Amino acid sequence: MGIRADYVTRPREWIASILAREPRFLSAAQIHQGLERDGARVSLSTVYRTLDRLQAKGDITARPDADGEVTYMLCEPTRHHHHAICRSCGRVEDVDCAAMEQFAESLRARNGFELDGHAIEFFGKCGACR
Amino acid sequence: MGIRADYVTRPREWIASILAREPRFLSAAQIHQGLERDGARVSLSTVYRTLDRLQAKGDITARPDADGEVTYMLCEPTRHHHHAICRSCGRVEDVDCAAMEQFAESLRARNGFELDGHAIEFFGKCGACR
DNA sequence: ATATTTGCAAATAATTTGCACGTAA
DNA sequence: TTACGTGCAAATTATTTGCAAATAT
Repeated sequence: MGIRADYVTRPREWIASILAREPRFLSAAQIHQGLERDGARVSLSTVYRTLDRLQAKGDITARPDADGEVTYMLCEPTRHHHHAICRSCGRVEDVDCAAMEQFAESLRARNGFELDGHAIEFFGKCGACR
Repeated sequence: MGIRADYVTRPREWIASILAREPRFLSAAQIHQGLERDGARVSLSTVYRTLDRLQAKGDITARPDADGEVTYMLCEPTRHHHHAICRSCGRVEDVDCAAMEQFAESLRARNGFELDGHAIEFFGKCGACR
């Protein structure tokens, strides 16, 4: 069967607090370094296990960065939205998907975000697979 | 300095021919397996080195898959476009970005591609970094 | 009391590198 | 003939796992 219980432990609280205050995708190693800076001693394995669990619960979003290293961020997948990612600091801002055709406009207006690129992927079934 | 020359070798021809006939993202390991199936004996290191070189030349596009394993596909970054990726076979079809607001419509009409999801990321400078 | 979590050290898996030998130009 | 490429084995890096000790309930 699946998960049976969920104890509240210091490592988990510490990791959650790092994720809560960083609006950007962080690798397991970066989170581990953040913990050390805070004086919170947690093993890297525990960081990985905690991130896996948070992801399984749907509390965080994981995505491999350009080099393939997996990174994590607190992000509700509940409301469908997209991300605006700053090329210099990595800060992630949420963008709702209502007005797709004015995305550049609204991005600048709402978030002061100056757009200089984007990546889009559509998923589904191709003609051959339907 | 950068690259000084570019010899035409059998390993490079074989790897290029696999990429040329597969309209999907393939990992280094998958390309290596494809080579073995063709009876072409090339070391995995050479596969990696060749892919790095092709990427540096801008001939192929690399992207980490969901597990962080890096995958590669022949893809001109010259004309700006996006990708439609089949969830069952992985086939990639190009999608131009003219009519963003009708993407679902046009996708089905043009490519017989039944859309069931997408991922979008915007890049630029956030308010703090400008 | 006991199920769950943790740390540590060892195991994996993907990717990179050093170097002696092979090959294209 | 010489700069460039390749294979192989070893190194590196990210991540996972086994297990005994610690902790939350």
